[in-house]
This record gives sequence, C-alpha cells and structure tokens, in this order.
Amino acid sequence: MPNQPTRKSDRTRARILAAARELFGEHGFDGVSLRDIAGQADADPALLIRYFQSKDRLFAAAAEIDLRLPELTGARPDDVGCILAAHFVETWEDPRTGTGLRVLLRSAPTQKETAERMRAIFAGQVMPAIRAVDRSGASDWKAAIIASQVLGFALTRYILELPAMTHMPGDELARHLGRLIQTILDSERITDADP
Amino acid sequence: MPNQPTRKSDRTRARILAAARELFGEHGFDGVSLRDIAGQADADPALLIRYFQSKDRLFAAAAEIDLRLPELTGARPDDVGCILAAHFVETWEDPRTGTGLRVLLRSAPTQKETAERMRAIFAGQVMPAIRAVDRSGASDWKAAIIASQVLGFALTRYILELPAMTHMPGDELARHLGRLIQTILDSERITDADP
DNA sequence: GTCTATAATTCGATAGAC
DNA sequence: GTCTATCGAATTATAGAC
Repeated sequence: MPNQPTRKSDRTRARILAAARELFGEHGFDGVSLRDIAGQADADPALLIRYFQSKDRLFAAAAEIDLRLPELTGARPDDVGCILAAHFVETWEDPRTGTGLRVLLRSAPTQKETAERMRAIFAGQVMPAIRAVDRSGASDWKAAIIASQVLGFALTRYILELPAMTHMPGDELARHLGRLIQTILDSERITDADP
Repeated sequence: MPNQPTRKSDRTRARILAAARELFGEHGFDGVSLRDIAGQADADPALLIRYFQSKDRLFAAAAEIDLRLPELTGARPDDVGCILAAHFVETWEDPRTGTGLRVLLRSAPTQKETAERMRAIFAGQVMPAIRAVDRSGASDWKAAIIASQVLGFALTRYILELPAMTHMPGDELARHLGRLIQTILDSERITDADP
C-alpha cells in the first residue's frame, strides 16, 4: 500500500520537522546540528538530508509561519490596539504557532536570510494591516514602531527571558502592549521640537 | 625599552579587539572565526589566543559595555522619558559605544552567556535607574517594559534593519521613544479589565 | 614577540548496503 | 525506506621554530 494517507516516512518526516522547530527555536541555526535534530527526533541523520535536501531548507521549513493578523477594517478604532495585542500574546503563547515565531526571532540577528524573511513579513503582512486602519496617509512609520514594540516584548519575554517579563501574566502583558500600540495609532507625526 | 606606554604588542592587541568588536557586532559569535578576526586585524590567528586565551574570552572583552545611564534624580519628572530616549539614541549611534551594544544584542539570542549578561545589565543598571525616578513602590514591571521598548527599537533599527526604521532620522526616533517611555512612567499598574 | 605547522574535533553531506 | 560508514572541509587551540 504505497500511497496510503500516512505512510511511515511521512510520520518520520513530521517528527523530524517538529524536532527541528523545537531545537532551532531554542538554540538558533548555528547552535543545532543535524545530528542533534536526528537524536531528538529519534531518526537517522541521513534521513534529514534525504527528506529536506539540506540544513538550510530544513530550517526554512521550520521557520515557515503565517501571522494570520485579524481583519481590522470593521473594528472600532479605539479597540485596534487591544485586538492586536491580544492576538500577539495568543500567537506567541500557543506552541503550535509560537515555536515557529521563536525559530525566526532567535536566528534573525545572526542569519541574513532569516532577517530578510522578517523584513518581508513586515512589508507583506504588518504594513498592510496597519495601513488598513490608519486614516492618515503616511502610516509606514507607525507600522515600524508598532513592530518594534511587539518584537521588543517578544525578545525580552521569549528569547532573552528577562525575569520581570516572564513573570508577568499574559493578560497583563496584553493590556500594557495594547495601550502602547493604541498610543502609537492615535499619535500624529512629530516633525519638530517639543513633546 | 620593555615597559614603554604603547608597546607594539599593545597596539596589536588593540587592533585585534577593534576587529573583534566590529565582526562580532555584525555577524555574531558563531558567524565569525578567529581567522576572520585575524584577517581583519592584519594579525596572526595564533596571537588572538596568546592575548585573549580563548574565543570566548575575546568575545567577552568585545562585549564589555557600560550603559552610563544619566543621573535622573534631579530631572523634572516630565523630562525623564526624553532624557532617556536621547541618551539611548546617542549611545547606539556613536560607534565608540554602539559597536559594543551591537555585539551584545546580536549574539544574546543564541548565546546563553550573553543573554545572562544582558539580564545582569538590566538588573544592575536599568532597574536601579528606573527605581530612582519612580514614585510608586513596584517599578520593576515599568523597567521591564521600558527595556523591551528600547530593545525593540534597537533590534529593528540596528540588527534587523527594517527599512522604515533605518530611514528614520535619529532625532525623530528619539522623540517617539521618549514619548513612549514617558507614557510608561506615568502609567499606573493595570490589574483588571478596561483600558 | 610573531608565525608555521598541525593536533583534535565537529560539521554537513554522500555512497551504498540492507 | 532506513541505516552504516565515511569523505572533505572548517573549526579552535596548541607546540615549537624563528
């Protein structure tokens, strides 16, 4: 029965991919060897190459994500910050989506291709979402600052693990972030001096 | 003349350290070999070990920083956000101090010891500075959120280099960040629902 | 004080048996 | 479809000549 829905090779492949996501997310691209992943997946190192051709392509498969940003056009303008913040915390805390995000953010600082992918995600997913809810014409800088806020929260909580951030309950984190995002959305561009 | 103020070995050592800071700051710990640094410093690879014992200790020397946070106790409470933000931008833009910060932030996500050092800097330098200006008793979460804001800005501008962030003039960046920090400092803790 | 030569690992990837 | 054995390259670090 060669074309059954779940062949043994498919299950092995899935185990390898799960192990890769976990280890890449925890130690980054350079900190993990194919042998490490094979050990974690209880598979033979040669199989990783057979199924994924190279370490780079295995990493690319492990770093595949979709932010699934919520539709914001119908929301009350004053709620957008909270909606985005709640979605952010939920996505990062859920292992099914958070692991892939960790893979990306962990390796982006030292992997040029991963950094490029994050810039593409910003341009293709974050900027359009902010543009959709921002009345003013130039909303690019707002999207950039919101992205820096979100990534700052993710970096300190899930990557660097500052105790003051990891100890904070998720809902409290979401409320702080929501208020900050809303502050950016409601602000006008500052062109000259004075707060 | 063996004990002259600047011996040749001292100058070689300084060249090695400068090259290490530059390359570690750009590619991270794992992305740079001792041969790379030796090439950049125009020195022999064996000398790096002779002067710094190991790659780890050379990295530690390159990652040595002091935030030199300004004295805030005398400042007007409403100015603290701007003062901190201006200091942040200045420190990151100046190559003499910014290079070391880049070394730290670039490698912290994949280097456990570097992450530990950042946590120590946060606990030893950032938290005390925020405590000094915060009237309320529990200011630890404020320090954590301010740190996440600052690191988010640094990450997107100097490490990931999102175009929307790198294109922003330094003084505009400082004003945005200053307003956000001030928002954090002026806020009260959120314990239950409602913005 | 500086450099050559190399030891000792470790890695990604391949070839081929089973 | 899975595993054994191994190649070739790159790494940190050392030993010793000059």
